[in-house]
Amino acid sequence: MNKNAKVSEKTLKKVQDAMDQLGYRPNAIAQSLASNRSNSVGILVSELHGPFYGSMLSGIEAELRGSQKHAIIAAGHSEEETEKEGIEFLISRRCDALILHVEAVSDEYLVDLVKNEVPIVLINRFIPAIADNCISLNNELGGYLAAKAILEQGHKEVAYISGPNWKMDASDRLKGHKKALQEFNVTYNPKLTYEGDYQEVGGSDGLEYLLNSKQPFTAVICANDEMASGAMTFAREHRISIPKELSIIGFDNIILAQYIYPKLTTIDYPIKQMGQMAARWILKNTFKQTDLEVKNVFEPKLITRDSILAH
Amino acid sequence: MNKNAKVSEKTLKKVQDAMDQLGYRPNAIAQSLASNRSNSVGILVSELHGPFYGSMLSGIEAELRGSQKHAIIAAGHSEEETEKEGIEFLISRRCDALILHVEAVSDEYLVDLVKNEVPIVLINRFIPAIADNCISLNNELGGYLAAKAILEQGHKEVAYISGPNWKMDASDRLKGHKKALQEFNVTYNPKLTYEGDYQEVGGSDGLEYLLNSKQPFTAVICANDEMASGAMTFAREHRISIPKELSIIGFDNIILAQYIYPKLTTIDYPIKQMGQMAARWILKNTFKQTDLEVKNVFEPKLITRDSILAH
DNA sequence: TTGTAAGCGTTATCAA
DNA sequence: TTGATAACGCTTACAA
Repeated sequence: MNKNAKVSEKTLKKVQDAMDQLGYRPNAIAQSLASNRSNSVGILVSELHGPFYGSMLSGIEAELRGSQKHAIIAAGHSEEETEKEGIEFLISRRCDALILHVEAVSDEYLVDLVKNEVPIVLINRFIPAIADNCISLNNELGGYLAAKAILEQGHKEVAYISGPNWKMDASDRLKGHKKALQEFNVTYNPKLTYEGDYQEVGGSDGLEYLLNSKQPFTAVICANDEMASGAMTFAREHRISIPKELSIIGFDNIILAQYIYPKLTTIDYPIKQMGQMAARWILKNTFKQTDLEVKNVFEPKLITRDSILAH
Repeated sequence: MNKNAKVSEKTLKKVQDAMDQLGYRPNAIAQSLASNRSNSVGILVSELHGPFYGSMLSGIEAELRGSQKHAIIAAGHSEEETEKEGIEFLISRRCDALILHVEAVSDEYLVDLVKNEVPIVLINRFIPAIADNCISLNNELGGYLAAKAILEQGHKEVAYISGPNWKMDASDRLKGHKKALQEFNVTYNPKLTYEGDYQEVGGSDGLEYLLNSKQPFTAVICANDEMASGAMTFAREHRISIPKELSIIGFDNIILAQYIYPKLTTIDYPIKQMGQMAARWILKNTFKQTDLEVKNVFEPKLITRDSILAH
């Protein structure tokens, strides 16, 4: 039945006929117990809602189901304890492998985890010691591209609304940002930088802070789309016309970016493909589908829309 | 260990000490095989991405995990075949129960399904024959509330952009809409109705169609937020000021509604709570947590923001 | 209150 | 190529 052993055509048919007649359905649980494979992969994300994780789950589920594996989900809410509990929960469920999108847990914890029995893939996080287990975006390049897009339009005074500095992706994006400034001979002005929270409120608070700083600027680069949206709202409420008086660029290219007005120019984060790739990593490494190609780091790219104007 | 049998304190302690010392972890799969319970519930949604399903999953996961059950996910993509396959898949995975958000599959199919072995809850769908298995929103009331909000502001000529007529929720919303018109002595004008697709494009196409119809109107009611957003974009591109020249109201209260400008007045769809309730239904009926209260139909309510003005 | 043993429905091994 | 049988790690019923 499982087409592994060598069976004659005749017996095969006999077996299949019998299956049909009896309405036989293999018991996946008994199979799991006997084979020591649950055929499930556990997925831990920060939040189940939100534009980002949905796309990721979507990519993972499609890839997994194509191979008859199932996805078990859990939320970590960006809190260390909850994330650890979630991981524990999934392991106790006997998942054959885990896909983790965790933020609060430490690098060391993850490095230890990888040494364990169950295979692990990390999404949106790069830890050199376990580089092969990481599927990540080149955030530095993304930060660079965003700044370049602004600088190429002639802006010389550009503000930056960053993500939380402790988050790796936020600091990488800022690093790329600075690199681009240097390349264009624009000196980086710390007074024109605000540390946001990756939420809408960080964007509005950020723009307010920047405006109050009395430093002139003609463009603001936001480390993600939600903050860009917040900044846009704040600008509108204060009668600053975008992009005429102020250019704005975001990061992530979440669906929202096309809905707001003006349509937001941003950096594309191919999260769905990365989810798919994480699933593929597992298919290859855990389920031995050796023919699959796996790519560990993805490149962001510029999506040009309407929120930037030449200066 | 499972604290069901009567065991003396002493033995209990002895057992737990032994567990700690040996680092014993029960094997969930063996438990499942022996007890004929997988402790999993399968969840089928149309799409994993999108603002709607994420909230729903979020509600379900939280409720389930509190009881040590896990959620297995699958996507149905609003296509009959895929939905059926998804259900098959989840059943073959031996889920103890299923939560379904399906659109393409017929009522009869679902009624038959409910007669089967595995317990089923339907979200966002009401089928009288299996009313107890349905967790749904009073869409008619929602349609009524939306229209009422507009009519109370003095609008007499109101256009309507509907969802696909074959979808139950769309026709219910329209029914409520008509009821409100009647109550306010406004005659329903079929020429001011457009059948959209619940997507952004349906909203822009819809507004274009309505404008071309040469029938005057001062407000447009959209059967969901995405279409409202599309209509708003179209209006802006054609220099129609919202809400000054045209009032718009949406439905669903997805996160987007707060992000767009002007902030969208809409009808709240408590999808997260409904997801939670679906999970609770299962906890109660399948896992015998009899103390839980279950509510089958939810009431929508008006969320007032900035897209409506008195006429 | 404690101990014992027969399943649960497969996979995998080995002999025929 | 086929058939028989011992795991897999639990739950549960029953005996002690």
